[in-house]
Amino acid sequence: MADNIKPTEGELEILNILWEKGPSTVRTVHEVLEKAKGSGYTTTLKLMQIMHDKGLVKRDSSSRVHIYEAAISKIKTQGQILRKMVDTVFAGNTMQMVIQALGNHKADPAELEAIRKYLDEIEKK
Amino acid sequence: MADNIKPTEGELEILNILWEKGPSTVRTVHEVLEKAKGSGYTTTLKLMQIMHDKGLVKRDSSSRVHIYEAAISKIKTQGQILRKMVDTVFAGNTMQMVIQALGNHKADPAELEAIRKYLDEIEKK
DNA sequence: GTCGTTATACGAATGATTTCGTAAACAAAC
DNA sequence: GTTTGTTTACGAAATCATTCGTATAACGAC
Repeated sequence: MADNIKPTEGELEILNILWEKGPSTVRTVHEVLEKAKGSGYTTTLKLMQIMHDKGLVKRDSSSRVHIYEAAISKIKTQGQILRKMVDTVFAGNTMQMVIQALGNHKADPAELEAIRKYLDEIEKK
Repeated sequence: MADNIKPTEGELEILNILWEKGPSTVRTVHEVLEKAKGSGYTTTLKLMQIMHDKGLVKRDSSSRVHIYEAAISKIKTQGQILRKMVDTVFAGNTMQMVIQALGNHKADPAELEAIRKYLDEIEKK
């Protein structure tokens, strides 16, 4: 499973929908995408078929209406993309990236507190 | 200047080199890239010309050997890519992304301390 | 000047991603 | 059974990124 997952932009949009909604039909996914960016039904279908070929999604084709499901974990995929981004954009410097993320984002006190708690946890180990 | 900058993978590699080395010739950039991935001289040249067309780099062509320089700021570009990544991969949830980044990365005490200080600063404002 | 070297310019091939038109399969309604 | 609508399958066009071959121009050494 040590795959080099690299979903494209469009594939990621679909994965996000599947992660959120769980196993879904093409139509369900398409309806979200149509609202978001007005793409056509067959476009979504084709993308999902390609994703199936690549192993990014599983599908149950026992009935006429196929049910698609994400085949890769959200956390793992996020982690992989994140790590790559840090490498290519921040020269591997995670801390610099975190600082900048915190700087851009207007965090409210609760969020800051959550991070502090998390830092404590890391430190304990 | 509120551009929708979106350097490709290859363009980003070149930008990183230019940010690090400052204004450089194609040859200089090429030599780094050749070591890193064995690409050819004209490949680098073409990419840099495209980047010039797109406005990603400036160049001084007053002498035979053109001098290229990044036209977009490192911080700004990093911030833009980061924000987009958070949006598409983490559904806009910066905090979740930060937590995950900290979790993946084995931070040493000094780094943790730096973040705490930074959190304090944010809070003061 | 001519020759060899190094530079830029141009165009085209390749491959990946995204998009969609059209066909075929199927089911439900009539 | 025929029509209508929904679904999947197939293939091809359009776009973009990457790569490189070849042409052309400029410079320095001789």
